[in-house]
Amino acid sequence: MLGETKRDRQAERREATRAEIIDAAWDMTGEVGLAQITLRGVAERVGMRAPSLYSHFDSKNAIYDAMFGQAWSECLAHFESVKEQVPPGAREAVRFAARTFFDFAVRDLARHQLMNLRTIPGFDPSEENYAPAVAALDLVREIFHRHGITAPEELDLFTALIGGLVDSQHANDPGGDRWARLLDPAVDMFADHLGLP
Amino acid sequence: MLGETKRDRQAERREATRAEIIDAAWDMTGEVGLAQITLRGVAERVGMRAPSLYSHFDSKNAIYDAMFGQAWSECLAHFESVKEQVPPGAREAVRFAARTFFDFAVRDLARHQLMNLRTIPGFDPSEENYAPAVAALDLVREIFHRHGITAPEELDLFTALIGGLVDSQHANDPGGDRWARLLDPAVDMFADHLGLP
DNA sequence: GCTGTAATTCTAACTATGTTAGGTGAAACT
DNA sequence: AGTTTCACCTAACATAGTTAGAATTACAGC
Repeated sequence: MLGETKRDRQAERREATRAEIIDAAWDMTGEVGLAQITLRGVAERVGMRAPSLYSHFDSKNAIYDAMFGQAWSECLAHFESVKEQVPPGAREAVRFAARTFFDFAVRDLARHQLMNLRTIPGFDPSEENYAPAVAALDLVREIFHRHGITAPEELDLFTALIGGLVDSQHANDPGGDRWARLLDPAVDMFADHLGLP
Repeated sequence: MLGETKRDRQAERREATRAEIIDAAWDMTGEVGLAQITLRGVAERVGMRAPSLYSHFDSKNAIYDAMFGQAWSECLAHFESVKEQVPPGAREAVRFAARTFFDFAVRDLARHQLMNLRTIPGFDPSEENYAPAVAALDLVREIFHRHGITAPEELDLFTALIGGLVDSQHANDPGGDRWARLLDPAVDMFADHLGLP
């Protein structure tokens, strides 16, 4: 039916506006920081007034939530796309996982300051938007399992280690590589700890 | 002179009020979170009105700054007080440093959410209040030096590792000990990596 | 094509918060 | 005693997120 098509087009436009808002929010985040974005500023960038945003999002935190979900979706997509390239050796596989996550975290999570989200008053990612983050971690878990690393503690240690490097890099040397250069030694340390060949 | 005494007493009262404000801010932080404390709320707790706080602090961020400085001062004081108890062995010394810092970070920094400070718009610790944090790190550096660990990268790796554990613990299992239990294995991994006896 | 309906955007305004301006009263000094 | 200082006050401003309700736009059915 023609009605169906038109309704589809309407939904499409709605989705496009939504994406435009998120893009505007991200642009603004890159310029002034996550906590400093204002609804009026985002709205102006999209070409509307602040209250109109409420036709697309329930609150400012809902925008943060969508940004969070989109970032992790892109991360997951990237992980999926390089899944076949994971090297066969255990040590190399762990190194690959670390590098892939670290690059994403520094490039996207940290640059967009999404890691600061958890400090935003009242922010609590929705189940839906949290899912890709869980799925991405599952991929890492799967790589570990493939090489017989099944203890949850080892994955925890791995995430803490890489997360610590990301965080230090982000907090103490943004734009530099002081901690980025420690990634390979850190992974080797971890691999030695596991006794990986 | 008597005048001196009176002026001293006045300065004392001023200092006491300042401390009272910081205490109130900390109490409030413990209840509602760092970013959610309001000047009116803090003021009410102290028994005054919000604008009166400006007789003691230049801005809200100045209060955060003072909180930051106080927390690190206490940390440094604690470090100094246990300095003599650092075990003689290299591995034990590193373990001791890690445990001391981790406990402080989880108990005070994380509980008071002071690590979130850097996400607060415009927050930039003053030289004066940042000093104890630097001094505390210097103490760790000194311990490392004492055992021949002089490469700055190793200290960076250490701080990233412990910081990652603190952060994971704080973010993913507050109140639990899932990452706290990984502290000893992590330190052993690090010590092995350094080839410590 | 016209009309009713639904959705999107608008203006106006409310509330909360950090902050400033300017006044008041008590304590400190001469 | 008179003056000065200063901690605190009230009133108010600017900027936020958010809500209410009107206006406009896009669509569906006749």
